[in-house]
Amino acid sequence: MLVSACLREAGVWYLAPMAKSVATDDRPEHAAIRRVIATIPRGCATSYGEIAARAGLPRRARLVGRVLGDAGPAAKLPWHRVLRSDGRIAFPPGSKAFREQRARLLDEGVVVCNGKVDLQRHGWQRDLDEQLWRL
DNA sequence: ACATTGACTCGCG
DNA sequence: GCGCGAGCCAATG
Repeated sequence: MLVSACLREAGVWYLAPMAKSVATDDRPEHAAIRRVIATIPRGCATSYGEIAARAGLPRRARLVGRVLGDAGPAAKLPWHRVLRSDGRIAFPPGSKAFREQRARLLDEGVVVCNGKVDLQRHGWQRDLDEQLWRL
């Protein structure tokens, strides 16, 4: 009698492959990053690095991109509000994703020139005080 | 097990 | 502005 058959008989299916995916996937850092992204206001934009920092993960900008990619459309995150630190769209110019992001930004009233957003203007202000003290 | 590859960023020349 | 290297690190081949 096969071991797998015995296990199945006992109502136990596939234990081994599972453990790792749970440990590897979706760690607390990922959730923290998604939470921060979800709070970016409409009409604003910010950088991967800024999100990482706000999520308590300085210098982890790449992880933000990864999490965003893993999340997919079902997550309903405002991924289009996330840009490189210099304001440029991170996708290759002209690509499907690039055009989609540009369109979504424009739709929110964010000015995009040559695939680039002026973060001085549309950046995510930390709070009203900083906004008032600027200049 | 090792090398490459990114939805990245920053400092230096 | 631009290239380079370093830091970043999980996924992929």
